[in-house]
Amino acid sequence: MPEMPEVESIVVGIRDKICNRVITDIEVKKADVIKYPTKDVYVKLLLNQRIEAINRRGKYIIMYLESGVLHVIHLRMTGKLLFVPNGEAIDKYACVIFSLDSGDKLVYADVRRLGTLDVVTKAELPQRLKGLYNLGAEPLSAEFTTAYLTEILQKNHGKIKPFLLNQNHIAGLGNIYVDEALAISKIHPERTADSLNTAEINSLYEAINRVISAGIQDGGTTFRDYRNGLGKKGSHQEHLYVYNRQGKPCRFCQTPIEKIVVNGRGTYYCPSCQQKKRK
DNA sequence: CAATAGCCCTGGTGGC
DNA sequence: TGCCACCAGGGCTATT
Repeated sequence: MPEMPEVESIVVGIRDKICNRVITDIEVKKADVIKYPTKDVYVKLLLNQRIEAINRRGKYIIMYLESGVLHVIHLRMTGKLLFVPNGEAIDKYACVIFSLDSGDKLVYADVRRLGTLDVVTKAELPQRLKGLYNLGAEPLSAEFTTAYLTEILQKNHGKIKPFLLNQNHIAGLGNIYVDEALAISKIHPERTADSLNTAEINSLYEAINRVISAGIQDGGTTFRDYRNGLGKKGSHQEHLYVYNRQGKPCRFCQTPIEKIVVNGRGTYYCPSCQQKKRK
């Protein structure tokens, strides 16, 4: 799915077009993406509401309605949130179509329907959306410091890759940007989190901020499904160091990139730059 | 607790 | 061309 840079690109792209618009109609074509409350209550809570703001936290999209309820969207693997100008074609995998008072539409589309739509009050959020409530620090934020990273790394005895994918540690990293950050900081994905020395932690910290920043600059990474809120592809796939590059030369040392499986996730790394044991 | 396997879904791809 | 196993950018839940 979209990781943090992709979700950021979506939110920034559609913000001006949907803020202060009123939702005048809601067509639910695939109700199973609505997780809470029931479909009918979900529709009732959003219908005729004005959208006051839209923000991102980690990989979550949060729409603020004038009644005070929050519409929380998570795209998971193949979800898309698309702004569709009046009269233009709607994605064939549309699940929920929101008509706006401008005549335009906001469409949630999702081939695999693993994504989720929830409407909650602020009071309900901690219980209903634990993943959102328990998110760790955002890369590039003031809260995300080397001290923060050091502290959480030292408490963790598992492998560094699943550690970085855990949203409770750092919010927004996914499979692509984790592999990229580890490649740039030259850390093997199966090293244990608490085995990193100070230089490696500093290097990893810089690499995380760098790959996320570059991803945002490039408008995200598109292999197949990802599109921003206006239907455009990202370009970061052209600048990847290891992800989806097995057999191709490492950009640092020309050694062929290898693909392995770490905790069930496809993982790309340079066997020369990213040694399991330090020399 | 922390770590890991299973599961939710569908469709594109590559091997035979 | 057809069939089929496998894989996919995520994260929740149950189990150990």
